Amino acid sequence: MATSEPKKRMPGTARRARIIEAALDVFAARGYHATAMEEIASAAGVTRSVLYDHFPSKRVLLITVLQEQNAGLVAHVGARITGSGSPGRRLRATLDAYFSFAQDRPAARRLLFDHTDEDDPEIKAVRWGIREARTRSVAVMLGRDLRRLGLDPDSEVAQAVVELLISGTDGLAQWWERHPSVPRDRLVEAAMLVLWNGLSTLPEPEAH
Amino acid sequence: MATSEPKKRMPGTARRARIIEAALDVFAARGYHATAMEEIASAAGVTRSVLYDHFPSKRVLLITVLQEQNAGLVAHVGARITGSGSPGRRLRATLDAYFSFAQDRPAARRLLFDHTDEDDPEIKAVRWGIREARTRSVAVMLGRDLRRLGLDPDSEVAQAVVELLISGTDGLAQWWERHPSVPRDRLVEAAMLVLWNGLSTLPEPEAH
DNA sequence: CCATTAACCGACTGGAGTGTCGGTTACGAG
DNA sequence: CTCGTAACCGACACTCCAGTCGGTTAATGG
Repeated sequence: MATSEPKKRMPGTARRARIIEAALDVFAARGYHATAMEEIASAAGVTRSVLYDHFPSKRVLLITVLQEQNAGLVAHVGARITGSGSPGRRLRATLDAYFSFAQDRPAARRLLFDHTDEDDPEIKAVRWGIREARTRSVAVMLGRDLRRLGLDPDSEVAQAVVELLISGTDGLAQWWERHPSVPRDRLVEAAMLVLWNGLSTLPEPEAH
Repeated sequence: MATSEPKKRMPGTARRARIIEAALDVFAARGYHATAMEEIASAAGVTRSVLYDHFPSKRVLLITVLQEQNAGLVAHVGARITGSGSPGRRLRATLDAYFSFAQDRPAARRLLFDHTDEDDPEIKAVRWGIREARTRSVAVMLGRDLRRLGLDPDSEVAQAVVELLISGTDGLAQWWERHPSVPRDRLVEAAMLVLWNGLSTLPEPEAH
């Protein structure tokens, strides 16, 4: 509201961007079926018909948002990962990057990760592709570590392990939404504690 | 279809049970908003109106199913957990119990863990309560281990760790749905590998 | 065999939401 | 200044679906 609302006409591309941003928020908040085009329209400062001047259908609008936000995630995480460093450091950096994304763009995180209700086959396919790519790239990143555990990074079990990592990390991010006071470092710490060290904390004398 | 379909009248309680089972399947498959009462009705071998003879609304039907299935989960897992045993054994037993539930009642797992699309406040409250209770009971179960890691089981960070555990485990179960050929033992193994030992696999010579 | 109960159904109402279409007007190019 | 493009809107057509109601008939206890 406080941000400039000249209430005037806007060039097509700018309006389109606004619509996408509004759609992101509403879809993330209500889910696909519960979202009415009207809500998106009014959040974008415009009438329903205008949405159809830019996107042919609700479905395509969602898919567009999905792909755009996923690109954003990839860029965000990719930008702050150095390919080098010790395995532990790399994992820590990745976790931090993901939590930082979750912090900056909570709606995008929700839309991309929280399981939603779309039964539409086309949407499902897009979601599946995104998820698949994500799992694959994490598996590549952890290739060395997986091998060290005796797992072929292409094997099914390795894939399962990666899926556990991702789901667990995002579960933590979800929890963070409900407890925003916790600083990011602590989250990273907690995640490393489980994923890197494990719960056993074996026979080690405490490193303190 | 093959199962007895005498097409005749049925005592109320039996019909009610059938409806709940049908509702479970359809809700789990399509999500809340995308589910039409008609689908549930026909899956239960009955007309829409009959649903309203048993439940006052779609919302209440979902809530009933949710609570019933959660009770089932608690019973299932609780039944095969021995309170005693080494911490590692207990964790392994719990994981195995959960995966066994996921195997026996995949629809129930999906309904309880996946969807987030219901905007209805009453449903959200019920879901939240279930989740809360689940987290709490897992935290209690892991109390000793958490303390060993230097975490107060009531602290926020401990809660976060538990949330990571649960989400990760369920993520693995989700993955399993798409790769059903993998035997359950292997899943448990993979989960233990990450959650118990951690990815570092430290300087240990392999314990074999 | 009869009567009462309760399981079952068909049809209707009202509301909500997607996608369409023709018209209106701001705005920038010439 | 004018004129055409493109951003914008209101209204409509159509579909789908939750919830209601009054009637029908199978089952059962007497």
